[in-house]
Amino acid sequence: MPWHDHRQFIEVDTPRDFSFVEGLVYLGRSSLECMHRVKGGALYRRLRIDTWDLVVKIEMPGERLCVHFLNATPPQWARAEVAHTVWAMFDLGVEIDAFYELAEADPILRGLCRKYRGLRIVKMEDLFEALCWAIIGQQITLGFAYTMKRRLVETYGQRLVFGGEPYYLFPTPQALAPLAEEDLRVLQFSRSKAGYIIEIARRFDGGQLRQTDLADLEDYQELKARLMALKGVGPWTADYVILKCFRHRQAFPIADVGLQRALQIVLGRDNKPSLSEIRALAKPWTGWEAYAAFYLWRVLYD
DNA sequence: ATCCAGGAGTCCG
DNA sequence: CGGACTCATGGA
Repeated sequence: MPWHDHRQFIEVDTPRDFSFVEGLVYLGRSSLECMHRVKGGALYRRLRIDTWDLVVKIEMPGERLCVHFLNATPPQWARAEVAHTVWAMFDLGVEIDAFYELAEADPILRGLCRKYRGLRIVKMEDLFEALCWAIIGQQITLGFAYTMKRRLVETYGQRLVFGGEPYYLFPTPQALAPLAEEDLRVLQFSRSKAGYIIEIARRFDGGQLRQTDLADLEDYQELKARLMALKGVGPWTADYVILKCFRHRQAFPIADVGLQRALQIVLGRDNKPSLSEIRALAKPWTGWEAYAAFYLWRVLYD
Protein backbone atom coordinates (compact mmCIF):
# COMPACT_ATOMS: atom_id res chain seq x y z
CA MET A 1 0.00 0.00 0.00
CA PRO A 2 2.42 2.69 -1.20
CA TRP A 3 1.62 6.25 -0.27
CA HIS A 4 3.33 9.61 -0.47
CA ASP A 5 3.59 12.18 2.27
CA HIS A 6 3.09 15.88 1.72
CA ARG A 7 2.36 16.82 5.33
CA GLN A 8 -0.92 18.63 4.77
CA PHE A 9 -2.11 15.98 2.37
CA ILE A 10 -1.14 12.49 1.34
CA GLU A 11 -1.36 10.59 -1.91
CA VAL A 12 -2.25 6.92 -2.09
CA ASP A 13 -1.32 4.82 -5.08
CA THR A 14 -4.23 3.05 -6.71
CA PRO A 15 -4.31 -0.23 -8.61
CA ARG A 16 -5.56 -0.70 -12.14
CA ASP A 17 -9.29 -1.01 -12.46
CA PHE A 18 -10.24 1.44 -9.79
CA SER A 19 -12.81 4.09 -10.55
CA PHE A 20 -12.97 6.78 -7.89
CA VAL A 21 -15.89 8.33 -9.74
CA GLU A 22 -17.86 5.09 -9.34
CA GLY A 23 -17.03 5.15 -5.64
CA LEU A 24 -18.45 8.65 -5.44
CA VAL A 25 -21.59 7.57 -7.28
CA TYR A 26 -22.14 4.99 -4.57
CA LEU A 27 -21.31 7.34 -1.71
CA GLY A 28 -23.48 10.06 -3.18
CA ARG A 29 -26.43 7.80 -3.88
CA SER A 30 -28.60 9.45 -1.26
CA SER A 31 -28.89 13.12 -0.45
CA LEU A 32 -30.13 12.03 2.98
CA GLU A 33 -26.77 10.57 4.04
CA CYS A 34 -25.47 12.30 7.16
CA MET A 35 -22.05 10.69 7.65
CA HIS A 36 -20.35 12.18 4.62
CA ARG A 37 -20.81 14.59 1.77
CA VAL A 38 -19.99 14.27 -1.93
CA LYS A 39 -19.34 17.63 -3.54
CA GLY A 40 -17.41 18.79 -6.57
CA GLY A 41 -15.90 15.42 -7.34
CA ALA A 42 -14.62 14.97 -3.80
CA LEU A 43 -15.65 13.16 -0.65
CA TYR A 44 -15.76 15.07 2.63
CA ARG A 45 -15.97 13.24 5.90
CA ARG A 46 -14.80 12.93 9.45
CA LEU A 47 -12.06 10.44 10.27
CA ARG A 48 -11.08 9.31 13.72
CA ILE A 49 -7.50 8.04 13.93
CA ASP A 50 -6.73 7.12 17.50
CA THR A 51 -6.94 10.46 19.32
CA TRP A 52 -6.79 12.43 16.09
CA ASP A 53 -10.08 13.87 15.01
CA LEU A 54 -9.79 14.76 11.34
CA VAL A 55 -11.90 16.39 8.70
CA VAL A 56 -10.66 15.19 5.32
CA LYS A 57 -11.31 15.86 1.68
CA ILE A 58 -10.65 12.89 -0.58
CA GLU A 59 -10.29 13.34 -4.31
CA MET A 60 -8.50 11.78 -7.22
CA PRO A 61 -7.20 14.40 -9.61
CA GLY A 62 -4.76 12.03 -11.29
CA GLU A 63 -3.55 8.51 -10.78
CA ARG A 64 -3.48 8.75 -7.01
CA LEU A 65 -6.04 9.22 -4.31
CA CYS A 66 -5.43 12.49 -2.53
CA VAL A 67 -6.42 12.99 1.10
CA HIS A 68 -6.34 16.58 2.36
CA PHE A 69 -6.31 17.31 6.08
CA LEU A 70 -8.60 20.26 6.50
CA ASN A 71 -8.73 20.86 10.22
CA ALA A 72 -5.39 19.69 11.59
CA THR A 73 -1.95 18.43 10.71
CA PRO A 74 -1.75 14.90 12.05
CA PRO A 75 1.64 13.36 12.82
CA GLN A 76 3.34 11.04 10.38
CA TRP A 77 2.14 7.83 12.02
CA ALA A 78 -1.45 9.05 11.85
CA ARG A 79 -1.04 10.00 8.21
CA ALA A 80 0.15 6.47 7.53
CA GLU A 81 -2.94 5.20 9.28
CA VAL A 82 -5.12 7.43 7.11
CA ALA A 83 -3.49 5.99 3.99
CA HIS A 84 -4.34 2.51 5.22
CA THR A 85 -7.89 3.51 6.06
CA VAL A 86 -8.51 4.98 2.62
CA TRP A 87 -6.95 1.96 0.98
CA ALA A 88 -9.36 -0.27 2.86
CA MET A 89 -12.31 2.07 2.34
CA PHE A 90 -12.16 1.63 -1.43
CA ASP A 91 -11.18 -2.04 -1.29
CA LEU A 92 -8.01 -1.33 -3.24
CA GLY A 93 -6.36 -4.58 -2.18
CA VAL A 94 -8.77 -6.77 -4.10
CA GLU A 95 -7.47 -8.24 -7.32
CA ILE A 96 -10.56 -7.61 -9.32
CA ASP A 97 -9.28 -9.16 -12.56
CA ALA A 98 -10.53 -12.56 -11.53
CA PHE A 99 -14.01 -11.13 -11.04
CA TYR A 100 -13.99 -9.54 -14.48
CA GLU A 101 -12.81 -12.76 -16.01
CA LEU A 102 -15.66 -14.62 -14.38
CA ALA A 103 -18.08 -11.88 -15.39
CA GLU A 104 -17.19 -12.10 -19.06
CA ALA A 105 -18.69 -15.57 -19.11
CA ASP A 106 -21.83 -14.51 -17.25
CA PRO A 107 -24.82 -13.02 -19.05
CA ILE A 108 -25.85 -10.89 -16.08
CA LEU A 109 -22.48 -9.63 -14.87
CA ARG A 110 -20.87 -9.08 -18.25
CA GLY A 111 -22.77 -5.92 -19.07
CA LEU A 112 -22.50 -4.56 -15.55
CA CYS A 113 -18.75 -5.00 -15.38
CA ARG A 114 -18.23 -3.33 -18.72
CA LYS A 115 -20.48 -0.44 -17.84
CA TYR A 116 -19.22 0.16 -14.30
CA ARG A 117 -15.64 -0.92 -14.74
CA GLY A 118 -13.46 0.03 -11.81
CA LEU A 119 -16.27 0.01 -9.30
CA ARG A 120 -15.07 -1.51 -6.06
CA ILE A 121 -16.98 -2.25 -2.91
CA VAL A 122 -17.04 0.82 -0.72
CA LYS A 123 -16.36 -0.41 2.79
CA MET A 124 -17.34 0.80 6.23
CA GLU A 125 -14.46 0.78 8.66
CA ASP A 126 -16.57 0.54 11.79
CA LEU A 127 -18.41 -2.72 12.48
CA PHE A 128 -20.66 -1.16 15.10
CA GLU A 129 -21.80 1.48 12.65
CA ALA A 130 -22.39 -1.12 9.95
CA LEU A 131 -24.45 -3.30 12.30
CA CYS A 132 -26.55 -0.35 13.44
CA TRP A 133 -27.12 0.80 9.88
CA ALA A 134 -28.12 -2.66 8.71
CA ILE A 135 -30.51 -3.17 11.61
CA ILE A 136 -32.02 0.25 11.04
CA GLY A 137 -32.52 -0.61 7.39
CA GLN A 138 -34.37 -3.85 8.01
CA GLN A 139 -37.82 -3.93 6.48
CA ILE A 140 -38.29 -0.19 6.01
CA THR A 141 -37.85 2.13 3.07
CA LEU A 142 -34.37 3.54 2.63
CA GLY A 143 -35.63 7.08 2.97
CA PHE A 144 -37.00 6.38 6.39
CA ALA A 145 -33.87 4.44 7.30
CA TYR A 146 -31.72 7.48 6.52
CA THR A 147 -33.99 9.62 8.63
CA MET A 148 -33.70 7.22 11.56
CA LYS A 149 -29.92 7.10 11.22
CA ARG A 150 -29.69 10.87 11.08
CA ARG A 151 -31.73 11.20 14.25
CA LEU A 152 -29.49 8.65 15.98
CA VAL A 153 -26.34 10.38 14.79
CA GLU A 154 -27.53 13.89 15.62
CA THR A 155 -28.68 12.82 19.07
CA TYR A 156 -25.86 10.53 20.18
CA GLY A 157 -23.02 11.16 17.75
CA GLN A 158 -20.35 13.80 18.08
CA ARG A 159 -20.79 16.86 15.95
CA LEU A 160 -18.08 19.11 14.59
CA VAL A 161 -18.74 22.12 12.42
CA PHE A 162 -16.08 22.88 9.86
CA GLY A 163 -16.40 25.38 7.03
CA GLY A 164 -19.98 25.97 8.04
CA GLU A 165 -20.88 22.30 7.52
CA PRO A 166 -21.59 19.68 10.19
CA TYR A 167 -19.44 16.56 10.38
CA TYR A 168 -20.42 13.69 12.66
CA LEU A 169 -18.77 10.76 14.30
CA PHE A 170 -21.13 7.83 14.53
CA PRO A 171 -22.36 7.20 18.09
CA THR A 172 -19.99 4.95 20.00
CA PRO A 173 -21.12 1.79 21.75
CA GLN A 174 -20.31 3.59 25.00
CA ALA A 175 -22.78 6.31 24.08
CA LEU A 176 -25.61 3.89 23.27
CA ALA A 177 -25.01 1.21 25.89
CA PRO A 178 -26.62 3.17 28.76
CA LEU A 179 -29.79 3.91 26.79
CA ALA A 180 -33.20 2.45 27.47
CA GLU A 181 -35.49 1.32 24.66
CA GLU A 182 -37.65 4.38 25.11
CA ASP A 183 -34.72 6.65 24.29
CA LEU A 184 -34.62 5.22 20.78
CA ARG A 185 -38.35 4.77 20.44
CA VAL A 186 -38.78 8.55 20.54
CA LEU A 187 -36.55 8.57 17.44
CA GLN A 188 -39.19 6.27 15.85
CA PHE A 189 -37.20 3.09 16.28
CA SER A 190 -39.38 0.05 16.74
CA ARG A 191 -39.17 -1.64 20.10
CA SER A 192 -37.23 -4.55 18.66
CA LYS A 193 -34.73 -2.44 16.72
CA ALA A 194 -34.09 -0.30 19.79
CA GLY A 195 -33.49 -3.41 21.84
CA TYR A 196 -31.18 -4.99 19.26
CA ILE A 197 -29.01 -1.92 18.91
CA ILE A 198 -28.71 -1.26 22.63
CA GLU A 199 -27.84 -4.87 23.31
CA ILE A 200 -25.17 -4.85 20.61
CA ALA A 201 -23.79 -1.58 21.97
CA ARG A 202 -23.50 -3.24 25.38
CA ARG A 203 -21.69 -6.23 23.89
CA PHE A 204 -19.13 -3.93 22.30
CA ASP A 205 -18.89 -1.78 25.40
CA GLY A 206 -18.41 -4.80 27.61
CA GLY A 207 -15.71 -6.23 25.36
CA GLN A 208 -17.60 -9.44 24.53
CA LEU A 209 -17.85 -8.28 20.94
CA ARG A 210 -14.75 -6.96 19.21
CA GLN A 211 -14.28 -6.13 15.57
CA THR A 212 -10.67 -7.28 15.58
CA ASP A 213 -11.66 -10.71 16.91
CA LEU A 214 -14.16 -11.19 14.12
CA ALA A 215 -11.78 -9.82 11.50
CA ASP A 216 -9.36 -12.58 12.45
CA LEU A 217 -11.84 -15.28 11.55
CA GLU A 218 -10.73 -16.91 8.34
CA ASP A 219 -13.89 -18.90 7.79
CA TYR A 220 -16.82 -17.04 6.25
CA GLN A 221 -19.44 -19.43 7.65
CA GLU A 222 -18.05 -19.10 11.13
CA LEU A 223 -18.00 -15.33 10.89
CA LYS A 224 -21.56 -15.30 9.65
CA ALA A 225 -22.64 -17.59 12.45
CA ARG A 226 -20.96 -15.38 15.03
CA LEU A 227 -22.78 -12.34 13.71
CA MET A 228 -26.11 -14.18 13.55
CA ALA A 229 -25.70 -15.14 17.18
CA LEU A 230 -26.59 -11.53 17.91
CA LYS A 231 -30.26 -10.84 18.37
CA GLY A 232 -31.53 -8.83 15.45
CA VAL A 233 -28.89 -10.11 13.09
CA GLY A 234 -30.31 -12.57 10.59
CA PRO A 235 -28.84 -13.85 7.32
CA TRP A 236 -29.43 -10.61 5.45
CA THR A 237 -27.82 -8.39 8.08
CA ALA A 238 -24.89 -10.74 8.56
CA ASP A 239 -24.12 -10.87 4.85
CA TYR A 240 -24.63 -7.14 4.42
CA VAL A 241 -22.23 -6.41 7.25
CA ILE A 242 -19.64 -8.90 6.00
CA LEU A 243 -19.84 -7.35 2.55
CA LYS A 244 -19.36 -3.85 3.96
CA CYS A 245 -16.86 -4.56 6.73
CA PHE A 246 -14.90 -7.72 6.13
CA ARG A 247 -12.74 -9.21 3.41
CA HIS A 248 -14.83 -12.30 2.72
CA ARG A 249 -16.16 -12.03 -0.80
CA GLN A 250 -18.73 -14.83 -0.47
CA ALA A 251 -21.12 -12.58 1.39
CA PHE A 252 -24.37 -12.42 -0.55
CA PRO A 253 -27.45 -10.78 0.98
CA ILE A 254 -29.79 -12.82 -1.15
CA ALA A 255 -32.94 -11.65 0.62
CA ASP A 256 -32.11 -8.03 -0.16
CA VAL A 257 -35.01 -6.25 -1.82
CA GLY A 258 -32.66 -3.92 -3.66
CA LEU A 259 -30.76 -6.87 -5.07
CA GLN A 260 -34.00 -8.42 -6.25
CA ARG A 261 -35.10 -5.14 -7.81
CA ALA A 262 -31.75 -4.81 -9.58
CA LEU A 263 -32.02 -8.33 -10.97
CA GLN A 264 -35.53 -7.59 -12.15
CA ILE A 265 -34.21 -4.55 -14.03
CA VAL A 266 -31.21 -6.35 -15.51
CA LEU A 267 -33.32 -9.30 -16.58
CA GLY A 268 -35.94 -6.97 -18.00
CA ARG A 269 -38.75 -8.70 -16.18
CA ASP A 270 -41.98 -7.43 -14.76
CA ASN A 271 -41.61 -9.22 -11.44
CA LYS A 272 -38.85 -9.87 -8.96
CA PRO A 273 -36.99 -13.18 -9.21
CA SER A 274 -37.61 -15.66 -6.42
CA LEU A 275 -34.92 -16.67 -3.98
CA SER A 276 -34.45 -20.01 -5.69
CA GLU A 277 -34.10 -18.28 -9.06
CA ILE A 278 -31.48 -15.96 -7.62
CA ARG A 279 -29.66 -18.90 -6.10
CA ALA A 280 -29.50 -20.51 -9.54
CA LEU A 281 -28.38 -17.29 -11.23
CA ALA A 282 -25.68 -16.78 -8.60
CA LYS A 283 -24.22 -20.26 -8.97
CA PRO A 284 -21.45 -19.10 -11.32
CA TRP A 285 -20.57 -16.22 -9.01
CA THR A 286 -19.03 -18.45 -6.37
CA GLY A 287 -16.31 -16.63 -4.50
CA TRP A 288 -17.36 -13.23 -5.86
CA GLU A 289 -20.93 -12.98 -4.62
CA ALA A 290 -20.27 -9.77 -2.72
CA TYR A 291 -18.95 -8.06 -5.83
CA ALA A 292 -21.83 -9.38 -7.88
CA ALA A 293 -24.27 -7.89 -5.38
CA PHE A 294 -22.44 -4.58 -5.31
CA TYR A 295 -22.44 -4.32 -9.08
CA LEU A 296 -26.12 -5.19 -9.18
CA TRP A 297 -26.93 -2.50 -6.62
CA ARG A 298 -25.18 -0.06 -8.89
CA VAL A 299 -27.96 -0.20 -11.46
CA LEU A 300 -30.27 1.30 -8.84
CA TYR A 301 -28.21 4.50 -8.67
CA ASP A 302 -28.41 5.45 -12.33
C1' DA B 1 -57.32 1.14 3.84
C1' DT B 2 -53.83 -1.61 1.79
C1' DC B 3 -49.39 -2.85 0.47
C1' DC B 4 -44.60 -2.42 0.64
C1' DA B 5 -39.93 -1.57 2.45
C1' DG B 6 -32.14 -3.09 1.57
C1' DG B 7 -35.96 -8.80 7.81
C1' DA B 8 -35.84 -11.30 12.18
C1' DG B 9 -37.69 -14.44 15.63
C1' DT B 10 -40.28 -18.40 16.61
C1' DC B 11 -42.54 -22.63 16.05
C1' DC B 12 -43.45 -26.88 13.72
C1' DG B 13 -42.89 -31.14 11.04
C1' DC C 1 -33.14 -27.83 7.37
C1' DG C 2 -37.40 -25.36 4.91
C1' DG C 3 -41.85 -23.35 5.38
C1' DA C 4 -45.59 -20.66 7.71
C1' DC C 5 -46.80 -17.33 10.91
C1' DT C 6 -46.05 -13.17 13.79
C1' DC C 7 -44.03 -8.81 14.88
C1' DA C 8 -43.05 -3.94 13.87
C1' DT C 9 -43.30 0.93 11.84
C1' DG C 10 -43.76 4.67 8.68
C1' DG C 11 -44.49 5.93 3.75
C1' DA C 12 -46.82 5.80 -0.74
